[in-house]
Amino acid sequence: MNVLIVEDDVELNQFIQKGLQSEGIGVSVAYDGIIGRSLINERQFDVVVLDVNMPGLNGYDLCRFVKQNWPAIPVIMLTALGSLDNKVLGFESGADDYLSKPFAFKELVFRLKALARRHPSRAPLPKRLELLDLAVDTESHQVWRAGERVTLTAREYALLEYLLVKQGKVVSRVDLLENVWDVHFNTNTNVVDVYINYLRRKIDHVEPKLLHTVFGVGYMLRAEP
Amino acid sequence: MNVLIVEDDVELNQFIQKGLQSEGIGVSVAYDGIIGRSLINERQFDVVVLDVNMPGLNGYDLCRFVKQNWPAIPVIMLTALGSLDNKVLGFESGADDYLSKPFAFKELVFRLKALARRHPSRAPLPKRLELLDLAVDTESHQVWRAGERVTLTAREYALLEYLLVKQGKVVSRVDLLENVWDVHFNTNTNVVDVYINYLRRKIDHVEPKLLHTVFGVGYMLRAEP
DNA sequence: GAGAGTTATTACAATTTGATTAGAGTGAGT
DNA sequence: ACTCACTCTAATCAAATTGTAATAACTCTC
Repeated sequence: MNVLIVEDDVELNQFIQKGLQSEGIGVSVAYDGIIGRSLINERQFDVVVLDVNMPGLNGYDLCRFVKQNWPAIPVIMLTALGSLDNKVLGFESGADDYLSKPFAFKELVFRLKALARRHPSRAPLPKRLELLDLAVDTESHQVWRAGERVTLTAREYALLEYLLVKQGKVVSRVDLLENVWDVHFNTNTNVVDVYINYLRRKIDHVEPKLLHTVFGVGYMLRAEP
Repeated sequence: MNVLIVEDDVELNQFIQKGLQSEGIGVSVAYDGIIGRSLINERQFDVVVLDVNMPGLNGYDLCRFVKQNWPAIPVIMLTALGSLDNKVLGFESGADDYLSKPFAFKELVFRLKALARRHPSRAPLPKRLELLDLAVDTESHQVWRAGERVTLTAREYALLEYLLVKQGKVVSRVDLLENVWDVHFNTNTNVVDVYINYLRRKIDHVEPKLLHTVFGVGYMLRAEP
């Protein structure tokens, strides 16, 4: 899941960001409405979280913008506690849900997941991904190969999960950079190659090999050699 | 006590929310039936308060849903004044109690407390929590490791208990901050790390280690290394 | 099979994250 | 008022992760 947080309170923004990341949720942040709007224009988010009071472009206006241009993307508004007028305004501007500060972090996570489920922009990940004797638990982020538990770093796991979702298909480096690294412009980096190498060491050191190179194109996870 | 309010009238919802909070009752709110349902799915409430007329999923249907899936959770329905048909429908859909708008706030609190008393929903902690040679008596707050009695401070104990209840699962720092410390928006603290360190000294200085760090995510109590 | 273009591997620097420690502040009990 | 245990902050140290860059190995085309 991919979430955008637009919130000018730096502390709160970081808190939400850290919390969601350790929940395994992809997070992009903006500290004002204008930057928020351009991010919404550029990328595909599953949910957008907006603070009401922001310099530049406030939450209501940004919410209206989202609803006009991407009506399918659900919006959660954050507002100061008990400002009733805000609440009404929020619903009028088309928000899908609401959270008064201060809120329990769990509350936010639940509502994010609920909204993402209600607007399934992409099929939800199955609990378990498998390929021969390679197995991945997408909730706990645990991985097994040939019966052995393997510990992966966050990046390694994200790479593996992405390849596994697209198993049997060739995935290009650019595709991986965009979707696993969130790099959206052209750099001449070889991170992908390096991490494929890391992954091979950890999960592909036994037969049969699952992670194949497709020369000149990219990589592919597949059972047959 | 933990109560869920599902009510689309923003003003009324807010009024109930504030009122219950000042009674020291934990409140979660939803402004439509669909969000309400997903909150019920994911959290444990002691009582659910439902409005009858709502967009998306109305009170009766949501009530039926609750009674089918969590028959132990009591439900109070809120309905427009004196509509007898509604009353009948409400009881048919399994509601435990009833309130016609407008109602006295005291009345709601009284009924909530009565229902919560009648249905002590939350499963009480077991008397004894264990993991290999680590044992905790949740009544006396006594702790043993490898046969030796260990004395913990209040905070250390709370942390250990929480981790033990969630044994085998990774628990994030934000989760611990919220549920063990009751701290909600503080990014710049490392109390959790410090107390994990205290705990390790006291209960994890022998093999096998039980308290594991999951890099970038949090901590976990688990028997296997 | 030579050469150009790709990919694999490795070492290392930068960054991020976690562990550890000392000590300031607080409050209960004496 | 004094002590003591407890809680938390802040600083420092240690470890893990993430990229970059350089070089080696490989693949394809001619």
